[in-house]
Amino acid sequence: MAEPLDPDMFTGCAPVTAPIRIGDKWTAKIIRCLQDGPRRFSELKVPLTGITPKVLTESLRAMERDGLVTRTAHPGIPPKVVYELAPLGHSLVGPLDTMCAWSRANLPQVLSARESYESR
Amino acid sequence: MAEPLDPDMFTGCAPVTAPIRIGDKWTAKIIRCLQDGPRRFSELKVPLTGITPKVLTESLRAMERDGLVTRTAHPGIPPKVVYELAPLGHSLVGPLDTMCAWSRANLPQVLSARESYESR
DNA sequence: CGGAATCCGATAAGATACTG
DNA sequence: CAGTATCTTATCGGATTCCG
Repeated sequence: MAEPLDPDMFTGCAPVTAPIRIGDKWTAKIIRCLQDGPRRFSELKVPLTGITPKVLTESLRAMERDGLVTRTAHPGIPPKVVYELAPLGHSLVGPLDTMCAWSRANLPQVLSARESYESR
Repeated sequence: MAEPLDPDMFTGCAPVTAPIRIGDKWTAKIIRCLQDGPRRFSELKVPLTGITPKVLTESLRAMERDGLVTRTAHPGIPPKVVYELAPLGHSLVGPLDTMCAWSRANLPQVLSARESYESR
């Protein structure tokens, strides 16, 4: 049988959601939007259906803060702001692909499991 | 330059947080706790420092609902309930390792990026 | 165009106490 | 032991409006 669980098995480990903000609703998608090159604020809003400018701004700020993206503003009228993956953000693309592949492969099973759980 | 983003690039894709509940605070950790074999409720509480029974119960129920874990109750006094990874949950261990490895490798960079962002 | 400011509702999560 | 019940708080995400 298995050893008892180490009480400290997570003490040094990163709480994936809070400190690094990958588990939230938008961060992963934003990274995927940026993986082929820099994008403007308005470009990002298109596939992120339903996101409000406020939430998009908040997400981008947090990612900038964590060194995942860079923000470059070209002054002028109209303003033009470009977001780009920093190297750190780019290194997340691989892991994200892994998760996404799992999701695509197993979502049907999750949904059917949920259904049979519900009917009971 | 990159193509314009496909407005439907996420329409079929699973919102990783909501439907499958991996991005939340505890699910990933619980899976790691169970990857070496079945565990009892009390065992799980040990490394999950700070979790309340309520939250642990909720998390486990959601995971059971989605077919990630199985719950087996052995009646008697004292009661004994064992949680175990279902095959679906076990298939998540690999992807989770990928994410965790990234976290361990890059957390320092994230933290320093945050510091230099703060001092400004 | 690319946000900022403000307000609001839903949900998650924590504290605490109690039970079969 | 393995939860439940109840309450309170914190956070998230959305709507709306306004600005340079």
